[in-house]
Amino acid sequence: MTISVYNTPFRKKQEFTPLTGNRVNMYACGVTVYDMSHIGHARSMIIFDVISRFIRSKGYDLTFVRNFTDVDDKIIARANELGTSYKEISERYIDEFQADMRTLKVQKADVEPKATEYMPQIIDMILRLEEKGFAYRADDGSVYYSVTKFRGYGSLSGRRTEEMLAGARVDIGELKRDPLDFALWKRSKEGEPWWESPWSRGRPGWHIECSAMSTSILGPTIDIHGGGRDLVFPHHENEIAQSEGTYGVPFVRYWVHNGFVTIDGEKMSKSLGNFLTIRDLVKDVHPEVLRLLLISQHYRSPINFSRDSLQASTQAMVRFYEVLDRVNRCPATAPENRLTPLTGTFLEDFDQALSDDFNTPRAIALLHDLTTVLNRTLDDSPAVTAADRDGVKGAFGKASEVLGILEEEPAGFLESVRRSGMSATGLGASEIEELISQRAAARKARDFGKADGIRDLLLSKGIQLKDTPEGTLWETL
RNA sequence: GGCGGCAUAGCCAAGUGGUAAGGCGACGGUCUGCAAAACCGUUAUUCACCGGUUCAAAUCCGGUUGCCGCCUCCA
Repeated sequence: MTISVYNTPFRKKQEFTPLTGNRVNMYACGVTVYDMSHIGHARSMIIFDVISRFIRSKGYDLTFVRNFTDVDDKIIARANELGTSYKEISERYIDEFQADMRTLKVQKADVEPKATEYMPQIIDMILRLEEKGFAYRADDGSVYYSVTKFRGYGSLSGRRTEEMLAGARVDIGELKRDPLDFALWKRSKEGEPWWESPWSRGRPGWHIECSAMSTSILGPTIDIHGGGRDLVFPHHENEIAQSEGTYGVPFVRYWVHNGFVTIDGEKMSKSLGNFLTIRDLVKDVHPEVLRLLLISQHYRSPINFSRDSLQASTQAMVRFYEVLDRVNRCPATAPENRLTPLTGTFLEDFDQALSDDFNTPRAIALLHDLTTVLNRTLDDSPAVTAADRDGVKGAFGKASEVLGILEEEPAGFLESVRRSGMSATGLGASEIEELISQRAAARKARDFGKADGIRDLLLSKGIQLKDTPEGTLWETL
């Protein structure tokens, strides 16, 4: 099944074919490291994580690059605020970011370049742009990109240069010729970090680093370039102008942009101050629940974060793990395979769903369908074959390989969900288990008053019992 | 103001020409000593509104209304 991808500049899905045989080059814009990452970053990282996992699972030879912007105005501002160096700030928040990604099971990219490690390449690219007449020097030693020199500027975002020029604001004190021109090289002020260059002691503008890192690692034309919707203009538009201006070949074949996480319907961002950090969230929420939540809506749509959506995702994860656990606990005494035909169908449908522009919501719906049909079969007769068990493992294993959920031992996951609610119950696991076995004994003796008394006692402490053919389970409410 | 996107049941949400996935919730049933869980069934003759194209439209085109994003740092 070939993959179709929604390509931003064309505003429609297109069949995906790599530029070179089986090789796929992908670049995703990473984060500017000046603060803790929030759930909006998590969404973007998880989406490109799933995309890269899926592309690999289809057998492509993928090289995935995700950068760090480790020098920029905000980092410098933060450093000054805290009386430290930009380097300390960026290194610290890169470490924090990496820790968050490990928690969220976001795989490391093949190359994770930092802007400051690519100064020669950045400077070289600006020199070439100068030679070709796309860049000009300002009086202060900064260098700007002349947007009107690049035909096709605005094609990604669907804007016309003339219209933008007409409506543009002009900042006082800027040394640009046109308001749309953007800095390739900025002369550093007193006390700011700088690098030696042909123009001035300064630092690169934000956009040039991605062009330089992308082309020097992956070549002048790459297959997939992605990032948040907010990067379409001007960031990605400027990257195109820079890279195509330098090399004269198409920069990116498929542009992929993800929608925002909103809170109460408003975009979450650092500047609005309405953001939830990943670190805070995973204190109470299992990382897989967070992953499921963030991929349960299509990547291009905005997703609203709420207590309700968190609750729904938790329930869904518990449902998946319970059926897995159920299959594990079933005796392997069935005379014939009943689950393997179901899991076989699932695998085909799952691939089809994700091949259609990475439709994770549909893939998750398929997991629900599979869960239902597995439960139904086991309700009918609670026995499996060894092949059934492997089939179920294979099906959920595929989901775990691609979506990065369901990677834990079912019993362990259910245990950790229980534990997250257990402090409120005032009981320990062993006490609960003891009460459950007392109840079982009472039921066996048909002393239902006592049995129900125990059940009510546990319920009053927030513990719900579930009697299954394979035994009694419990969960915290 | 310019550009772009979205509007599907009580809620969340798939679905880009062929007659409305999935989840949560609610209600009825099976199971159960009774419950819970699990399972079965019901819950949108209809996809913001108005026109148009078509044998056929939630899906395409035009218009209206509402919401959101970008245009300044932003995943």
